[in-house]
Amino acid sequence: MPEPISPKQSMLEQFAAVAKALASAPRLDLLELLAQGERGVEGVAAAAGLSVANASQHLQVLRRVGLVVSRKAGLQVLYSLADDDVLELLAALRRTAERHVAEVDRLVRGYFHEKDALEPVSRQDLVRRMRDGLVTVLDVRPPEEYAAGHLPTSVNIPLKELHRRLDEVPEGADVVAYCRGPYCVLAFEAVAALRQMGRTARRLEDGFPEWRAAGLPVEKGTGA
Amino acid sequence: MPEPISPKQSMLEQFAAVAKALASAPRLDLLELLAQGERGVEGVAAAAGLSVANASQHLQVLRRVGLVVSRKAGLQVLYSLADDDVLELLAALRRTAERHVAEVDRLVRGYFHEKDALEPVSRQDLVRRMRDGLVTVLDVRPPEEYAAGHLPTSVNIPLKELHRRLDEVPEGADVVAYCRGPYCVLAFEAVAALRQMGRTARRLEDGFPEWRAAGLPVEKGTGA
DNA sequence: TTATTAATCAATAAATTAATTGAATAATTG
DNA sequence: CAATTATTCAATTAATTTATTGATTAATAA
Repeated sequence: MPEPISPKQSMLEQFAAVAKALASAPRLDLLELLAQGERGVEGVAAAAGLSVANASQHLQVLRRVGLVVSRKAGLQVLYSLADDDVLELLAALRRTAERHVAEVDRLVRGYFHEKDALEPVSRQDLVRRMRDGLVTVLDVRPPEEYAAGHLPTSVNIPLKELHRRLDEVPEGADVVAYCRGPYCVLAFEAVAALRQMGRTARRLEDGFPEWRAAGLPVEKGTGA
Repeated sequence: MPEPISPKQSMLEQFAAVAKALASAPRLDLLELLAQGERGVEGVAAAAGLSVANASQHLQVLRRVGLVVSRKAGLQVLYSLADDDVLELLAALRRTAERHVAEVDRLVRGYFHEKDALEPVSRQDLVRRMRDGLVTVLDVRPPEEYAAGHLPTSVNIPLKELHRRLDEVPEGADVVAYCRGPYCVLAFEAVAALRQMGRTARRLEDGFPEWRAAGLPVEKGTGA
């Protein structure tokens, strides 16, 4: 990198640095995880399938450009998203990719769409149906993420346990499942699985972080 | 890059690829130039200070991820932004950098702000003042970019010629200068220069591409 | 057909980035 | 104070990215 000269070049270098931090699949994965709530290095490393040292270095890259922040809590270093701007940036990135990259379109059509032929439920729709008590809200994320924050009245059954714990979903209930974000596979799989088991289920458009960022009510804890 | 396995990983790879295309100062520069309008390789190369071969390769990187499109016109290959999504993504990137990267803040305060102590004029403000005929709109971009599209009633005096052509700016006029975008240096410099010469001048918030994308009226030609 | 022009391609060297390993540090607990 | 735990640091290797150079292709004009 040659010494930046003009202020214009310096600015562009800074913008490029932010983009560079986003330019890695594992780091995007970490960002999605942190969007669920504050979490330690070991936690995200395990969830993302990275070694701890590797995750630590990726997190530092993200911190250096201000996309995430960290604080010490005893032995742990807890990382979290810097703020909701970052969610918007990620959403813009997804939107652009979705509209312009043929491969994304192929994946959406081929895999995601096939798993969920019906339209997802919008946030406003779900708010209405929750108010009228007409819906069972299902959070299919791992318990740590549920504990860090979830939709009010939601029940946490991680995807892996869905078959085993089907009895916790009232028969005949109208299920809306959600997870980490718009392309989080968990909710797709959950809806597919529930339908196969004869239940009525749909998917929430995008996930918990977007719900929270929209200023809708959120509950914490009840995860232990 | 290891073979992507899960659909989730594949999606993340695609998003990362888009971010990677943005992760280069020269490419961001090219995008800002193309945001002014369609342009050939040689044109953008010269404007960005790159060799033609280098610019060509960068443009192909951008095209591969769908951020720009190209068409042949005789001998030339004309590139342009894929669409206004891309402007939004760039804006989100700038916004995040502005809020989270200390160095950007430093540059904005130190260089850009110092050059323009007063608030910029908002688009809506300018629309109003144009309608009332109370303002001289000054486009300080190079003539090629002006020719490809500009604000109605605007006068094109490239920054470099501003001193020489000061007589074209009516004395006592209320000047609003604009250029390529929110951090385009040209308008900052123009406002500073005009004030030094005793004129009344302010800067339009962001630039021509944002004006056009907001659906406001645009003129073409008159550049030859 | 032969030049000419605009753009791309191919090959290279330098620089950066990514993941792994093992060592080092820092905060707590026994 | 020693041991434990969570994280970071440092060094390495492999892979990718960048800009440069010169050759090549494609479209037009002489």
